[in-house]
Amino acid sequence: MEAAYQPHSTEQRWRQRWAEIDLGSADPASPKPAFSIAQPPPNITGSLHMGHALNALVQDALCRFYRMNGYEVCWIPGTDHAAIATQNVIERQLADEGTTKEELGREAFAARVDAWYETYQGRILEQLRRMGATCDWARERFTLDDAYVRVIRIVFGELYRQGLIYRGPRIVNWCPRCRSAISDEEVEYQEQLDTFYYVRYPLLEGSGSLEVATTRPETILADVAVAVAPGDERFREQVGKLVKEPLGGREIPIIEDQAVDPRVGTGVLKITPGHSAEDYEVGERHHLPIRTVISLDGLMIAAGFPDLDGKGVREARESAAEMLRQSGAMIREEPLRHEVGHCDRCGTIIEPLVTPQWWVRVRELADPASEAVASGRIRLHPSQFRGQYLDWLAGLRDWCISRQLWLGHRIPVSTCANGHSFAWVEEPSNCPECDSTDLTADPDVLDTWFSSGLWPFAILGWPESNPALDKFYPTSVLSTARDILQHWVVRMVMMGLRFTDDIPFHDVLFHATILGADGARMSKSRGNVVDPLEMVDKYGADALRAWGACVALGTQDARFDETRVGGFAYFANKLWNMTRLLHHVYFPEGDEEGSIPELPEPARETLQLADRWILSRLAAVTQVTSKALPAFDFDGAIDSIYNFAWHELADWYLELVKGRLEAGDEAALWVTRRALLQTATLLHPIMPFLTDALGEQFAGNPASLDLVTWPGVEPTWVDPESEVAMTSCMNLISSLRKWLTELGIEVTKRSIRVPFAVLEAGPELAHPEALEYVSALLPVAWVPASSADDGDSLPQLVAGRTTLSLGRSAGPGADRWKESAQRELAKARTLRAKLESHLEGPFAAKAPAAVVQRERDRLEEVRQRETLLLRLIES
RNA sequence: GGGCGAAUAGCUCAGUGGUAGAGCGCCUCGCUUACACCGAGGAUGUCGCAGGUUCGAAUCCUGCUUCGCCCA
Repeated sequence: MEAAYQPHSTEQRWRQRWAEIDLGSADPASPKPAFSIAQPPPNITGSLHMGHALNALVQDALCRFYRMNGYEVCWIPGTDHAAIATQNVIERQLADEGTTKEELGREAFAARVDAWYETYQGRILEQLRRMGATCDWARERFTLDDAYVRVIRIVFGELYRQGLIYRGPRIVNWCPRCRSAISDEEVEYQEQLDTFYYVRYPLLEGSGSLEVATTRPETILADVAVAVAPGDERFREQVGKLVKEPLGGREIPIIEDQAVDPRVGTGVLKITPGHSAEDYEVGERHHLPIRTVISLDGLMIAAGFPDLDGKGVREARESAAEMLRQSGAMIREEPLRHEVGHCDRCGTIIEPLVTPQWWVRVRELADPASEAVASGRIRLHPSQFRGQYLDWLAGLRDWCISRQLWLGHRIPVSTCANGHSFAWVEEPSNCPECDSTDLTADPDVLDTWFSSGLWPFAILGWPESNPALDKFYPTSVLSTARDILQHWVVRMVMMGLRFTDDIPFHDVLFHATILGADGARMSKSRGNVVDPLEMVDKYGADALRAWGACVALGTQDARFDETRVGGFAYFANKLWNMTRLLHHVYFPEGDEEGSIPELPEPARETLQLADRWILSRLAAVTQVTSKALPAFDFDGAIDSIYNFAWHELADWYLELVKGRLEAGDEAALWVTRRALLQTATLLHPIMPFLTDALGEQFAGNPASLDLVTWPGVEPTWVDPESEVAMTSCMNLISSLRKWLTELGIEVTKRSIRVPFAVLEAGPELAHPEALEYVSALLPVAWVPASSADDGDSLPQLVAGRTTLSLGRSAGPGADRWKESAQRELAKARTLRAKLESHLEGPFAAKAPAAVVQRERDRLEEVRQRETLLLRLIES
């Protein structure tokens, strides 16, 4: 074995090995129970970022754990074509080249896209392999695959025929730059500073007027009403009358509507259904007409108003404001900080516009989706996301699924010359109703989330009944980032319930968002992005995975902390060297090849205290890990393994047992082997590369620890008595070591031996092997008490209820011991006083008896220690 | 404006009623043939603030402050 763990070569070798034995391959015919995950398909254009890395770790650790627990595991990878994102990337490229997609033309653009996909196809999946992902690679899917496209068209057609998809003009979020509609979820609200204009709308009759506050005076020409809150006393007289909008002078009604908050602005709202989603709803309630003054290019359409017509919205706003000032309609203007919707792909300000689009009537889909989570059939983790999920579904509006992009899945609908519209799976050449060959295909493409929503069953061969679908659907777990709860998770539930009559997954995990070291979300513009592959290069994939396991679940945000990743790289090396210690017993320096042999299990009575203790601890860690991983408590699992391996197995057991190993003690050899191998096994789901490299050192293992059976808790190992005895012995050793250090004796020097006598043996030395352990770990030689007794001034140590004395021959110069004893005495007194007052108060009567007894025991112990210390100091 | 979360050692985080913890960093000592990617020891905390419940609160409740995220 190498002197240090080598992550790079090890990872490369094991990636290859796992591929050779096809570790991730799933057999639908297997009699084992199924565990399956549909991997959230990353955008094909992307490269691996921290979120992907974290998500890969979560999924892979679960897959490995369940494989080891006898499940047939199927983890299906794939990628998403990400229409709007890809189109934007390529448009930016074209812009850099000084051209546009319009200049290029549709065909050349499509070629460009194909070339792009060609380049990036599989790149991110390759990067996931570097994280150690054991997907069933043969099942990889891409959302533009023919089979996938077929599923989309089938689903679309069914919804269309069932009347759940319709086409019609409604208000949408329009991105004037993308020249496409986008869904509500793709609008990103950003705060900005604008002006709040207070404008006078004169009443038609009489001389009065209403004061309207608005941020958008340029849309006044599209006003069709002004509204006040129902029952607002201030305007009771005016409701039902008419006002003149102050730019064009059209007469519009004053209405009452619940959308108006009487406390905001002047309590009067202008209603512009053509350019505001909220106003559109008001308009529907009151059957108001729709007027449009902004085109799809984001330019004003205002015939007869040369100051406005053809101008951009921003510019028109200033012109409109100026016109209002000139006419005296402007009452005042004040700065206003508010949130404005932007396109989350290109950042352009969204224009709400009325255009004909395709819509999904969501109510019928949403209700079952709510029920699935409300009833607990689908469990969300952390559970507080349930509320968010249910609230969102309750307020869901019809879903706009058409996009005016050049890229994506076409809306599979054609219309013939006779006006017959029909949905298709294979594009037809004539109308099924009238046989007309004069067909026009719908020019729009589908929202990417429409196709992603089908992912869990589309990748399993739906709608054809097949073994994989039967075996692996519904999937077991969906692990994803929480910001696509609405975009994606909800849509999958809706579609899954509708088309497979079953939930798409049982448990949904929302992993943490990794923030930069500065505490803000990672973004290129902030420059706080960390590339996970760089971390893999620097510390190894296992170290990154182990850190990820600490933060992935159970917390909402986590800052990236490179030093903790580094800490786990050290841990990997530590484990490597722990195994190397045992390896050296069989294959000393210069004889590196060979594996640690299997040994017969020794009889229980041949085990020493330390053996029984470490096995008991191992049983405890096994239990904790076995519960923590399926409960998605990765942090609990890694924490428990780390502490056991380093601070119990390495720091104490291996140190104690070194001599016995060298001497060929079979019990020690067996226990050490078992402890090391089982630790590696428990850790395998989280640190697979390292642990497989460790497992390889032991004879009798399969090609990967992934193939071994998850260890159970051996009931005979559970031994609380040994744990108590050993803990108390370790406490004694720690006290003595600290004391020796304070006396200036080098505790790590093996060449010296300091004589010690036991004056009073407490429970710390109750076990016959305890004295041996002290002298195994410290430079101590035991001498009879008589050799220490006569020297009153010899340094003494009280540890727990044991008193030790330095032997006479230890020589002088060790008078610092009294200082140390004084400190211990002070501590003991404080603790004693605290416990006494505690026990004298109402605590003794009201607290549970066991807790009170424990406190009494502690008091007894500290009193004894105090007495011993006093005697010592006064002597 | 609504919702969710966070605030614990210098930093990053565990701990969710019973004596404040880990990793990294810092200080002292030690290159002892598993590991200096190590070992031994040490310093460092009014557990955000203010109330409340309780024999007992970092932990439960209420309010507040600051920060982050989601939604409108």
